Amino acid sequence: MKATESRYCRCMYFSSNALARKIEKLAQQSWKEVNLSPSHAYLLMLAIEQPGIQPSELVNQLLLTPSTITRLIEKLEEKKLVTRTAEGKTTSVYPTAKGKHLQPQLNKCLANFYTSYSTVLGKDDSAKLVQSMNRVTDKLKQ
Amino acid sequence: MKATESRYCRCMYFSSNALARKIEKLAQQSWKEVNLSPSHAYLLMLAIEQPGIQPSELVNQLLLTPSTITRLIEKLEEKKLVTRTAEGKTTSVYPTAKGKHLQPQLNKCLANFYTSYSTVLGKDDSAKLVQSMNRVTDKLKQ
DNA sequence: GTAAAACATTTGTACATACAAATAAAATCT
DNA sequence: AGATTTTATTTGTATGTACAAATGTTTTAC
Repeated sequence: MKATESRYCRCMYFSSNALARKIEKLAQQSWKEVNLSPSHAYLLMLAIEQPGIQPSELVNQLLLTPSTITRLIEKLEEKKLVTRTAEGKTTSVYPTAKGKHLQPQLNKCLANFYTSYSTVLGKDDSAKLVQSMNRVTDKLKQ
Repeated sequence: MKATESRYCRCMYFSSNALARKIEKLAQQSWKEVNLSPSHAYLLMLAIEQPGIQPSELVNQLLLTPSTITRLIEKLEEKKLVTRTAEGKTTSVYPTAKGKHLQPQLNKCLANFYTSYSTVLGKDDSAKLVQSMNRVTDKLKQ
């Protein structure tokens, strides 16, 4: 069945989740090449762009909770793509050489992902939807 | 940080997930009164509206996978809100008396949820966003 | 009418994320 | 300077969802 035909198609819970699940799947396919989930890939890209970035800043950038960020870093550490150094109460996340090497592939995956949805949805329309969603996210409390 | 300021704010993976997480949270609060997650509540409402509804139809209506639907039903069964009867390869889901009793409260939760986001976002704007998201969901393959 | 294919559902397992509590360090107050 | 509060991060545990394989049933094909 299509989302527009569901009994609950007028509910934002239904529509935002259904969309997110589909996009998640599409994104997972796009980043399969580097064998990372989209979140892990994004975190790694941030660590490459800003070596030494702190978990709190990753929380800010990715809008995920601190515990989730810790878990993401852990996994990237297991894969030897980043290292973590703690000094006092702050932690710094650095990409390893292996992690840095992945940069071109990561960019390619990102580009593929953009293409995969914007060819279906139209560049303009998808950009607008993204903006609307962000605005709404910002308007909602907490 | 705001979604509109994130490094990845132009990416639909980021924006659809960030929105879905916020809406999920809001919805969880709205359905707290009946001690159910939004998905469980929606499934129960469908079972009340269409007693004997089959898992495959729930899959259609909620756009979730069969395994997820099974898990949702299991939990509602544990809580004695629905019962399941299997005949041949089809299964039918019925609300129990206890489940049916919840109907007014479920409707109230749903109304509260609508109010909670449409007062912040505006009735029109939120309706439009919901429609856009559904259309996009439908356009994406699979 | 039996073998193969299609279908509906469930089960084992895994992933993404979060909450609440725990830990540990830094900042603030008095 | 010691006590208290705040901040940063991690850990234990839980929830929502999915994939792939398993199970059992119906349909189709020959």
